[in-house]
Amino acid sequence: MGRAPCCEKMGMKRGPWTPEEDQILINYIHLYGHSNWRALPKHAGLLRCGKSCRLRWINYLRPDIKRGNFTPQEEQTIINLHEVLGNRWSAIAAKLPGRTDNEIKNVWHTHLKKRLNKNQNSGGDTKDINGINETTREDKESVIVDATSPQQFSNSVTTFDISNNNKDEMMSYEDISALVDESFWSDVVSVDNSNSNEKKIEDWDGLIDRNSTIYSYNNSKLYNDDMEFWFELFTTSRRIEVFSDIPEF
DNA sequence: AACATGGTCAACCGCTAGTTA
DNA sequence: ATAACTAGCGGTTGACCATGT
Repeated sequence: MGRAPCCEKMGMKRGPWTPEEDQILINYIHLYGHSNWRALPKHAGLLRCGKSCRLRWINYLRPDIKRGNFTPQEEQTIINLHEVLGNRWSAIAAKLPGRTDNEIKNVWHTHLKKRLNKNQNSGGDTKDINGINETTREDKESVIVDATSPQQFSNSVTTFDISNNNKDEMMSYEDISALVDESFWSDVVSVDNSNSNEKKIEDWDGLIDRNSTIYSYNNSKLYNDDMEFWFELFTTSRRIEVFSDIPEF
């Protein structure tokens, strides 16, 4: 495998993005999508490397980004998922709609890890970081499930009922991804240069077709990676006891 | 008021995996 | 089969800000 060539340093701007650059990137992606990040800055007229554009879009400009502090539930979800998935931030982020892997990583390193260490040092092994009694794995699991439902993604079937035996009414990992893939962003959004970024982003909420039938479950799909395995486990298992087999890390 | 320290978070770096020719 | 290339991921950095001394 060839080594990916580094971004051309010559003439490439680095550091914080300006509002003007943001607007250019947003407008371009609205119009043309982002099928080729490397070529994007050139076509859009940005003096940034494709990597930088991609990062800026994913971590900051994407319309479904949820700004603001993490809720206690979200924090607990991160902790629970981290216990299972480790430092797989993108996988954890996939379970927290509106949150980015970068953001979750930051929160983990700046808040949660410290709080956990503190709790452990103080012998608080029966409580979670929010001080909520954590008596069973079933309780813990319900927190993971609930965290996918609030705010933007409450518009579909994202409330995962682990007791629900009807897989046709549940979302697969791919289904969730489908909600936020590039075709979604590029297809449904029209450009309006007259408005501020924030306004436009707000307006995008709810554009997902709530009656969409894309949420069908594919029983025959294979487990492509661990993430899907765990997701499968979370969403289909009616027997919470299965988690008792998960080793503590 | 000035400086030191620590926390936060956006952005960058280097790597791997996947895709294409 | 393999080299070239891109996208995406996780680790790390550094600028900025708040707070403490």
